[in-house]
Amino acid sequence: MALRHTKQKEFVSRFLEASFSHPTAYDVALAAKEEGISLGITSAYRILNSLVEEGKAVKVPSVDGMVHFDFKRDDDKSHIHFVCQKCGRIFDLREEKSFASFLQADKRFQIGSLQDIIIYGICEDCQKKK
Amino acid sequence: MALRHTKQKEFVSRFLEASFSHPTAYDVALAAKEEGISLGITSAYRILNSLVEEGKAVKVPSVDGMVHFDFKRDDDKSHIHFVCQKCGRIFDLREEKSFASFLQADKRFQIGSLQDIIIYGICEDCQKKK
DNA sequence: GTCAATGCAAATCCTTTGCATTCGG
DNA sequence: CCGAATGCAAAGGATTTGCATTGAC
Repeated sequence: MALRHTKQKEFVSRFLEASFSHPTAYDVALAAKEEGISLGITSAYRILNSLVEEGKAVKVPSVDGMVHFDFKRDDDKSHIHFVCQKCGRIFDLREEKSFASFLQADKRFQIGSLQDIIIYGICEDCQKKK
Repeated sequence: MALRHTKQKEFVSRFLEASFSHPTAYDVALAAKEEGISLGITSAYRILNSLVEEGKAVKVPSVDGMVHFDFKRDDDKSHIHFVCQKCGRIFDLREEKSFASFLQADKRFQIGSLQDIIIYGICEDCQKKK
């Protein structure tokens, strides 16, 4: 019952690690096809969800009604997510120490990484549009 | 085109303000029926969404695939949300000053209240279950 | 050859929309 | 009355499941 290595799994891991745009399952499936790799939406979801279960990626539920995925990075490359409630874009906030100290203080709530902190608000561009 | 005052709107506002359990639209509709007030799921969504647009409530997208709602409270009663990635329960973190200072520091990202900060992790109970 | 992985179609679930009915002002 | 609000049924859209086929080992 050994896990099998497939083109699809390999592509999804590689693509997510190289991506900083928080893709959805559809984004990943589309990117695969553009690279000539067959990848159905079903398999995209299955592979992405298994990466989350393995702790290699995090889910970012957005106001657009879709779950976006983000590769989990080393502490020094980790970041807080900011989701704009108007345009739905997701920004990375490379963050100060105030959060880190909070994370370690409260043992009741186990937080994997800064990337599991999501702030919903209005981004700079959408503030201007008013 | 005056807005009309209805039993349904009145119930939803009152229920959400009194509730600290972050109900979904289904929870609200069910609670209405238990109190003998007719409230379809469609209207529950419509009323809750209008409360969000009016700035009286916030949406909390959860890992359970549903949007939960929370009444927006005064600053001194505001709080950060913690969503358990295993059981899906939502906890209120009544929070230190470290976050508040961060909120005011960065003008690029406009955050309505502490309640728009959502942290995803594993809650105490689920840590024990392992 | 085995059996895990894939991917299509269908199912499921949350949320929104269309539209006829109800009811507040 | 008027038209906004409700709520049913249906549509829409994201995600999952069933199952026959494919392909890794």
